[in-house]
Amino acid sequence: MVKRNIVLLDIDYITYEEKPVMRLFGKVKGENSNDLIALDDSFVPYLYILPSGNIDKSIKDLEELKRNGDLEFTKLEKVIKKDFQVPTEFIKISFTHPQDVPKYRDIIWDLDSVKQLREHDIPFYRRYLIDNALVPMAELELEGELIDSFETINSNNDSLEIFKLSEPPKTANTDFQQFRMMSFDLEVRNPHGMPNPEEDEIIMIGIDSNVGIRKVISTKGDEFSNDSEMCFIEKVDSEKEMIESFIKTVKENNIDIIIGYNSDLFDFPYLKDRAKIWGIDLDLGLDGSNIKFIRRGFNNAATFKGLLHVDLYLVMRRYMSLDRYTLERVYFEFFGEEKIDVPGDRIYEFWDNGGNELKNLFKYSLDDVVSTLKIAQETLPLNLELTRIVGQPFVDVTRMATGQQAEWYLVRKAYEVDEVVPNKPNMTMKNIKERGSNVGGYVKEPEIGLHENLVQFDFKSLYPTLIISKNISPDVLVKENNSHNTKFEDFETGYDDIDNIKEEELSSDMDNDEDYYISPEHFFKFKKEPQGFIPSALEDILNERFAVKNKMKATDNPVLKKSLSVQQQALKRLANTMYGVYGFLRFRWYSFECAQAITAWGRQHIKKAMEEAEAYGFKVIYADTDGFYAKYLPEMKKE
DNA sequence: AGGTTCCGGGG
DNA sequence: GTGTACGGAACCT
Repeated sequence: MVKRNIVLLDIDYITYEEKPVMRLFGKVKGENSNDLIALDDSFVPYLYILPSGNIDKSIKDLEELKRNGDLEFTKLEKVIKKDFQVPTEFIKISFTHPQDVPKYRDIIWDLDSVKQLREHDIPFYRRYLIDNALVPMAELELEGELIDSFETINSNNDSLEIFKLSEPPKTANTDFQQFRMMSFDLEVRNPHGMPNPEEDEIIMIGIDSNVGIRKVISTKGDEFSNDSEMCFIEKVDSEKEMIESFIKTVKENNIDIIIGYNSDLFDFPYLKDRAKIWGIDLDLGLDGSNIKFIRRGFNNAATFKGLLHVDLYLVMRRYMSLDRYTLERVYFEFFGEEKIDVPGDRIYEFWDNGGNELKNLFKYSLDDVVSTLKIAQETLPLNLELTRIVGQPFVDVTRMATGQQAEWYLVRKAYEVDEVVPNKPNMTMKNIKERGSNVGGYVKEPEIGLHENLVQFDFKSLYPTLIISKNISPDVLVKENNSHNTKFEDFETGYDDIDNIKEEELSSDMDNDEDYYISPEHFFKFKKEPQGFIPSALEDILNERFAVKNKMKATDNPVLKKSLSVQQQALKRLANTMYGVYGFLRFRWYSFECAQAITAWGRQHIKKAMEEAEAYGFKVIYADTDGFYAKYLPEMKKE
């Protein structure tokens, strides 16, 4: 029996002898930061079936399908799980292979005795992380034994350990970890418009890192060999050697995270195409595997097994709100300095002309990677914290929309409280039209002019607070099923209410019913007891944030303080995103009623606060959603 | 007005 | 890979 503590970098599964084997990619904690791939063949795919009537009838039907050879499964179990907090009997059906789930999904769903399938679209590796309470980028404890080799792992990396788990891994701690990071960037000689990998060679590969490597690999640069300012140039003889040197640099320095800017769409596809011309493999995977492009929505993510590739461009689009997200613009936003800029269509001229222009091109290439790394060091800590909170792989989290981060956090939470997660809603264009759009926060257009003596007022996390205090959650929403009231009519009447609403009605205390909180404008009813799933998850987040902030105050260690500060920011972001899960289509906890109730209560609160301020002699100049600016005019004060 | 297409970043 | 997705601006009809 061998034990290892590793930091879990990434996870996937492969098929071995027709069965799935999870692969945990990590680096061993301790002096020797060996890489390690842990294998676990004990985890089994499953989903839940909600019977439409008698559960035994459903089981009979499933067994019948199996006898006919139309369905294969390994196990049927009756289980009690909560569905919107109501204990409900489900059938848990287990399969041999994750692929059996999409394969047999439809045939099961088509059975008359089956009402719904649940948790049938949770990727296998995510299921594994959730069910074992594992957190990526944190420390795990492994028990098992070392083995010499395993199918699909063809690495010539001597320091790689292959580890076969004898029991499920455990989370050792979720403390801050250090990672070896490297940024890179290509420059291409493209005299005819955008670079074309069939013709246009790579002329420079810039590299910066937090492990002491900072250089530009290029086929030119001899002319600066006596220029001490230019000692970052690594001169090679061909593009082939340039690419080989890049690969060697990544491998030899044991890089955990490789960072580019728009590298999903430009640098890695280009590098792959050029490498192919020279017969070079981009085999940077921990298991010796090649780069792989994975379709993720409208992007093609460049990925390696166990080497984490972050495309900072995608991260920045979520990290801050800007009109443009060029590297120059983002860098300026952070550091207030302009970057060296060489227009893309003139790079070849600088290259061809040599001399001072070539020198500037080298500097530009280095500046690009230095800037990329600097921005990464500013932003990745937050994403690492989000990874540990959300509990899904780092590369996934850096590419996820914030709403998805919230959703996966909730999926994990649901597992912890024994809830079966809702399916993704299947909204058609027709539904959306019928539904109409939600009214947002209250906005009072600013009064034009220069104002003095302004006071600012805002609600601290208005929406999260409302979700908790009014228990806004689909599982405690009372749906009135009047037979004469179709869903469509409900929406219609809802809208009439908004248009004809009177101020008095708005401020009246409609939500003081004994058992329910009743939303203004639409009068949606939310039970006061029990606490809804989303409010409870949100409260956990806010409590956690409070605890982190207290730890922050208590420590004098600046490194710990910084890391805790990032942690509480991540929690704040997640809390603020939670409102979004109600309003966005395709999300599992989508609830238009909840989204409407939140903004309606929000409008009520801000208006009430404004009224009160005005009674004290403040004149509101501008208001938006959760706060306003007001000017003190004592003559306005009501006696 | 209401629908549909295009685009982001990169050289 | 227990896949197939974004959101706003610009441009149609």
